[in-house]
Order: sequence, then C-alpha cells, then structure tokens
Amino acid sequence: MAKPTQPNIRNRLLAALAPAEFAAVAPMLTQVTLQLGQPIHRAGDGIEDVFFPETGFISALAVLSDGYHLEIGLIGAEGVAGVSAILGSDTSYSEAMCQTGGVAWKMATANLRKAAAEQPHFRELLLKYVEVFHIQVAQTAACNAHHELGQRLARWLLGAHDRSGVVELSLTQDLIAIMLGVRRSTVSVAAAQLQKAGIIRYQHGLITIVDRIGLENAACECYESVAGEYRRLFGEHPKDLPKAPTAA
Amino acid sequence: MAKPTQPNIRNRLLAALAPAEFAAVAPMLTQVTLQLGQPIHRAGDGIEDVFFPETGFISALAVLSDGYHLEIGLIGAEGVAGVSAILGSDTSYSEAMCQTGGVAWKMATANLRKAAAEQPHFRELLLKYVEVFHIQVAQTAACNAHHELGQRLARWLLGAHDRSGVVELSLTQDLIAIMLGVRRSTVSVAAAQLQKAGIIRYQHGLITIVDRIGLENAACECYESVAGEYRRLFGEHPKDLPKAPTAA
DNA sequence: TGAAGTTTGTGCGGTAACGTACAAGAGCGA
DNA sequence: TCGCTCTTGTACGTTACCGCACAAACTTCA
Repeated sequence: MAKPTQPNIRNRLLAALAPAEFAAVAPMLTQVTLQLGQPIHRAGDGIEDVFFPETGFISALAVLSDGYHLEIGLIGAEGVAGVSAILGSDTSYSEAMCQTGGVAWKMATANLRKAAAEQPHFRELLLKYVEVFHIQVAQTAACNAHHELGQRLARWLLGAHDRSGVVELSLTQDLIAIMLGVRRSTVSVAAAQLQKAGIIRYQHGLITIVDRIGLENAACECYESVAGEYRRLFGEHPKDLPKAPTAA
Repeated sequence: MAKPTQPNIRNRLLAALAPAEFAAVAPMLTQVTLQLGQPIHRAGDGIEDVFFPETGFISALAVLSDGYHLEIGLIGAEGVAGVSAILGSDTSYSEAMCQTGGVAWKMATANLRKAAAEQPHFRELLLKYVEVFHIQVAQTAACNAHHELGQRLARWLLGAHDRSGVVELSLTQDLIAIMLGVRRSTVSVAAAQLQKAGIIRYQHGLITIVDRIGLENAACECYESVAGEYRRLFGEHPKDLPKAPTAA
C-alpha cells in the first residue's frame, strides 16, 4: 500500500513514465493522505518534498503582506506541487494548500533531483509540466484583470471538477472567495445566479455540479484554453476529450 | 561587433557564466537591434530564437481572444525572452514585444538546447531565471487583482527604469494602459497624480523619472518583492542594491 | 431538543475603473 | 507656417465589486 505499482497510478505525470523509469522512481514515493485545509508548502520556506496528487487537488496561492491571498494555480492528478524545486530552487515562493481531502505521492526534493538527473524523459516531462503550469498562472493573471466574477467562478468550478473527478465538492463560498480574491458576498451572488440557471446546486458547504455543459458555457475562454494545454501535455487529441461525469 | 566578448556583455545571465562556458556559448550569439514595437514572439507560433537583451526591455503579454492584452512580465538585461524554449516547448504561449529600442543577443532555440545540455551551470542558471520569472508573473496576478492603478503604474515604471537604465522613457500612456490592462484615460489620471507629486514628468510620449525614491514609495510591495528575487538570483546582498541613476 | 457555530442571503453606501466622447496641446511634415 | 496626426486632459453616466453589517438557514453536538 505504501509503494506504488504503475498500473494503479492515477497521477498522470507518474503514469506517463516508461516502465523502467517508473521502476527507478517508485522507491522514492511514499503515499500520504492530505487533509482539507492542510498546508503543503509555505511561502519562503524550504521545499522538503514535492507532492504528486492522486485524488483531490492542491491550490497554489500568492500571498501579499497584508494577508491577501489569491489562487494562481490548481494542481491535481495532472501535475505536481512544488515546481520551484523542479527548477532548482530551495524555497517555495507560493503557498500551497490542499482544498479537498485526498491522496498524494510524496517525494523528497533531493530524490526528485536525483531522478530528474538520471531519467531524461522524467526530467523533460516535469519541465513541460512546469511550462503548462506557467501558462495557467499567466492566463489566470489576465483572467483576474479582465473577466467577470461569474465567468471566473464557473472556470474555477470546472477546474475543481476536472481535478477531483467528482461532482460534489465540499467547498464553502468563503473558501472560493479567497481563491478568487473577492468578497464572500460577491461569490454568494454569482453562485446564486449559477444555481438559478440550474447549472449548480449547493447547500452549506457542498456544491454539486448539475450541468457540466452549462458550466462550460458560463465560463470564460480561460478554462478551455488552459485545459487544452494540459491535453497537449499528455498528447491527447484536441477533440475526444474525456470528461468527468456529471450529476443527474 | 557581431560576436561578443564577455567583459563587454551587459546581459547578466551571459555575464554570470564562467569564461570557459561563455566561450562555448559565444559563437551561438548574434547581436540584433530591436525596434520599438517590434514583435519578438507571437502567441502560438514557434520559437525560433531566444533573446538576451543588452539594452532596452521586452514585454511578455497574455492575449485573450477578444484582443485584450495584459503584460505578465518584463524582461531586460537580467533575463531572456523565450522561457518556453528553455522548458522544452516549441511554441510560445505568450506574446513578446519590444517596448523600447534596444540591442539583444539572439540565439537559435536548437543552440540554446545544445548549450544547456553541455553546460550544466548555464542550464541551472536558465532554470533559476525561469523560476524568478514565474514569481514575477504570479506576483503580477495578485497585484492586478488587489492593488490600485496608481501603485501598479509606479511599480511598472520602476521595472522599466531598472531594465532600461535611463530616466527618460519613450512611452505613451496608451502603451502603458495596454500593459496594465486598463483604459488609457485611467492611466492619464494616475500619471497626473504622480506628476503633481513631483515624482515623474512627462510630455508627449516621453516620461522622465524625477524622484526615484518617491516612485518606490508610491509603488506597491510587488516591486520590491520581485526585485529582491532578481537580486537573489544573481547572488546580491539584500542591501547595497545598485540603483539606476535618477534625473535631477 | 435546544444551543452554538457555520454557512449563506441580502442590503446599502462608497469607489475604482469602465466605456465613450470630445477638446486641447505637441510635434511633424509639406 | 499651416495643417495633420499623435498624445493627453477631462467629463460623465454606468457598473462591478468593495466593505461592512445583520439576518436567516442549516448542521452539529451536547
């Protein structure tokens, strides 16, 4: 249970490795459970381990000195938390926090570097992931400046749906407001509109995605644009994209 | 004139190389002149060459489908335009455009990869630069969402000052408005306030920084926070930072 | 079943920036 | 020197979101 076998791996970076590469990397992985709200990395602190999520997702957050938080990227089974370590840095510039309960593979930073040095394909994959994550952050910057909250909320829920794989998300509007960098009451209004349109349903910390297509239509282009980059990373066709299931 | 000698190099990434490494890299460099407004990379196009600025600076821009532009990062002599190529991608996700006349060293992407593979210190330096650039983008995302335009304008002017090294910047308010993702008239109001405070002076496409310290005080924390990361990249002490000169 | 804590709805004055329009000033070329 | 173009100032109604406050609804647990 503590050590992975590749057929059971859901993290797509690890799953994309050739069997020989995976065999070399597997002993460095330890399965850990992530709790809702658990801090993964703290801004300015050292990165001891990186995390390859299996289920659930992790938010990367920029933190300003007045305590303001803003999500800059979501990390799920398609990625890894701790891109700074991949690039050779010892400290995390962003805060990383688990937004759902979940399971992840933990790897010590020193092992990550060793593996990246010895497995060229692994290194290339990690760097390409860094690039797509970078694109996600850049798109988020433009999105925050230009798109309305309703669209951004829809976009965020789509990202959370993709990464969690479930239609019922344990999320308060308060938490979402922090992620999107707006007032909680502003989220409340935008969420009410989505609910009125029959796209989502929610009560008391539980959001249900009822109409995935409707949610995609309500979101800005930023969702599809970033999702396309992730598909490209894993060599998927632009069409025939596998979609997470939708509630009745 | 077409080939560099290291003592004359102003680009700090190239200047930081050991003499032997530089000797290996130098034959790959060609000096080019950049014109104001010249596109360096186009979003979605291939990256044929990367550019190490010597003088002047380049903006990286996110572009949305409605034509909206927003600057996500500034690149001057401390960096290189074309981070995607460093990470192994063939296409640029962002638009890069020269904002001032200037000179840069051009290097073919294939040569960049060859050099990075053969010169480990060069590769490490490039990846660490990518990380700091990433920090800059993330900080900009939070800044756009949270700080007022007056502060953001001051921050942007400081970045332009640092990278150009001159106090007289040939920049219209129209261009600055695009960079900051706001109306031109909004920039006009914010710029007038800075001028009234005696911090800058401007007329018809020429902005002069009169009071550098005043500008730093008018800017949000984001300037200092990112500038500190760049100092760290080049191993400078947090204090004793070299400042560009200020107009009388 | 009652109390306490959490989550959400709603209202309201305030404000930064939008969107647009027009006028005035500055520089450039004929 | 006269116009044309580029750049900047300014105005004004509109809007999205802030900042805050309070009530209502739901959940949990004693």
